[in-house]
Amino acid sequence: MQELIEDLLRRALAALPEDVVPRDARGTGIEVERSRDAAHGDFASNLAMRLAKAARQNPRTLAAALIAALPAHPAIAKVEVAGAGFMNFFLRDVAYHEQIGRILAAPREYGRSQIGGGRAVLLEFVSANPTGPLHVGHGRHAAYGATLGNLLEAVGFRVAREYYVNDAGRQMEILAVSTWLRYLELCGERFAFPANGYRGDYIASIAAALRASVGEELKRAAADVFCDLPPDEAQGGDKDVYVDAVIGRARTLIGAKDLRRVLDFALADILGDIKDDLREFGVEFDRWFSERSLEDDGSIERALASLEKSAHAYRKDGALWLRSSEFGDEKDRVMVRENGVKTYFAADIAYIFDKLGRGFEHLLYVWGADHHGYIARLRAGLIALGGPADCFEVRLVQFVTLYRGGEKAQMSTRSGEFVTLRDLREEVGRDAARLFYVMRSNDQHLDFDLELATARTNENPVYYIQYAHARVASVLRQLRERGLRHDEAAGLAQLGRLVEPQESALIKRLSIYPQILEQAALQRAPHLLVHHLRDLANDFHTNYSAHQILVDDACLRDARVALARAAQAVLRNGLDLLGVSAPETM
RNA sequence: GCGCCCGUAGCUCAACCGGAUAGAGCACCGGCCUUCUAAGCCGGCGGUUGCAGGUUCGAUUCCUGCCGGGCGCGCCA
Repeated sequence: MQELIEDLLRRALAALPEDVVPRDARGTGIEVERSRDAAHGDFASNLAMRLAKAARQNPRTLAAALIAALPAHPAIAKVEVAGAGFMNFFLRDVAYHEQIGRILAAPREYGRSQIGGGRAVLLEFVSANPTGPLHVGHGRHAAYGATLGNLLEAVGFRVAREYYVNDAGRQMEILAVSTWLRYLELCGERFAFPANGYRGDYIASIAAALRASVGEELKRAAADVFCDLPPDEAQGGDKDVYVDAVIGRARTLIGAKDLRRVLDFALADILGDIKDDLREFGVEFDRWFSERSLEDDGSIERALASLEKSAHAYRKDGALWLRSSEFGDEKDRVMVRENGVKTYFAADIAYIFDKLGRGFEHLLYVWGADHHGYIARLRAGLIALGGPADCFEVRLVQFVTLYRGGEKAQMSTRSGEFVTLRDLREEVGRDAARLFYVMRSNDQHLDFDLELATARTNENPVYYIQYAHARVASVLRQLRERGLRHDEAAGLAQLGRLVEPQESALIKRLSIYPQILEQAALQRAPHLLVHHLRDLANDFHTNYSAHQILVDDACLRDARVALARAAQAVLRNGLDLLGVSAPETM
């Protein structure tokens, strides 16, 4: 529709004589947008105002001239000059009616498009360290990433969803030693737990499972573990130095191989939990990409070699650096430390190398807002590897603050007292959690009110939207119970009978759904879909309250049922994209 | 100190990447159930878009400077 009007305007402009609009003033692009206010028609263009200056004409006169030159079209009822020089287009209802037919013919396809052109996008999200269960912040990443993936697919991108598993590095060693120490406690040993160890209850559970699996094979005396170690934090020492010393001691006592066994045991447990958690949340990944695999299969070495070859990497002070400052980063970054240990950054670069090597044209990351300082350096890494800078995109997700009524719930991964995603799901349910997480713009802090999420009122958008869907289902049940049949073809043919203002508002709302999907996908803004579904539900409820659907007049009834079914179909279509269920009864 | 995000009704948030009279929900006030689900509908109240400049026919949106809040600035992960 928008394209049609743009085309008509283009032809009108071309038809204007040279003395009205000089040729060199016609460069302005043609913009047509939906009118916000029904009084301003269906679509509006600011073309006259944009041309006014160069053409040295009053915008309103210019608009009138353009309208006079506009070719007639059956879908357009009238065009008016308004305000400072807007041209407002009023459409005939028939222009919308065909949309209803389209919705009913293929409900699940409605709104889908091919603007993505099949471009291959690698969407990486959540990627939380497997050192403990997911918490409520990760839940927002999961909901946002999953919905974004659905939206991108809906508008024609090929999307691969990946979770980068940080299963290498020091954090993993701390996880291993934390598990081992809890295991020793279960074997009867007594000692002070390191300040920097993971203290959550889940560690003790894993330790118990470990003991059930290996018995006392890995037991060592606490006295042997803790003799001659530097002081921990509580003794005025450095907790990092201390925990590293404990790791070293563990390796000495049980051997690197068995420490790795403990690590893998804990990792498998936690990662399994994360996978279950996300699956139950309706969030699926195509691939769980292991960081460790990058080291094991030589990917990191290859990426580093490639960088050295192209002179984007250099050695200084015994370390290997990336010349990232040449690609927009504020300074160069270390990839291999003086002691020979590779940094996280080296692995991240190798991962990019791998992604590009697999043919992805666009790399989309969802990160926590606290990682924003990492964007410049990773983009620099990508450019150094030869990737086009504009294929790198990061969307930051701001923090979540939980409220229970007026109370704030705090979380911390180390204290073990955080609120997990699983806790949240159990309390408010999957539907409310999925929708609440994406209800706000991702770059807006989210206040998640647990009480609101379970409230069964208008205040709660989850129920409000679902209720509209269920109401249609209920009407359709009534229809059957009364022994009536719905003639869809007749209904579509009779859409002209839907002349009530509430009906036409609903019809128009349904017809802009494809544009909403496109916008939400391209702007990476799932919240636009939520707002639209809320507005759609509102239009439905309003119409439902104003006009009986199951009237005696069969023709009118068929038309109204067709409209109700179309509304239901679009609600379901949108809820599917959000990962929220569309119930038949409530 | 530098960088990123945010600041809109009493509260929580929108505003179609520069458009017209800045919109919803909650809260508050007043109406609507012998008719398809009242988890609903209708009406009312509520604004100097943090402040000051600038660009523009036109600014919540873009630029500059302040103020306030959040986050980040390691050969950490």
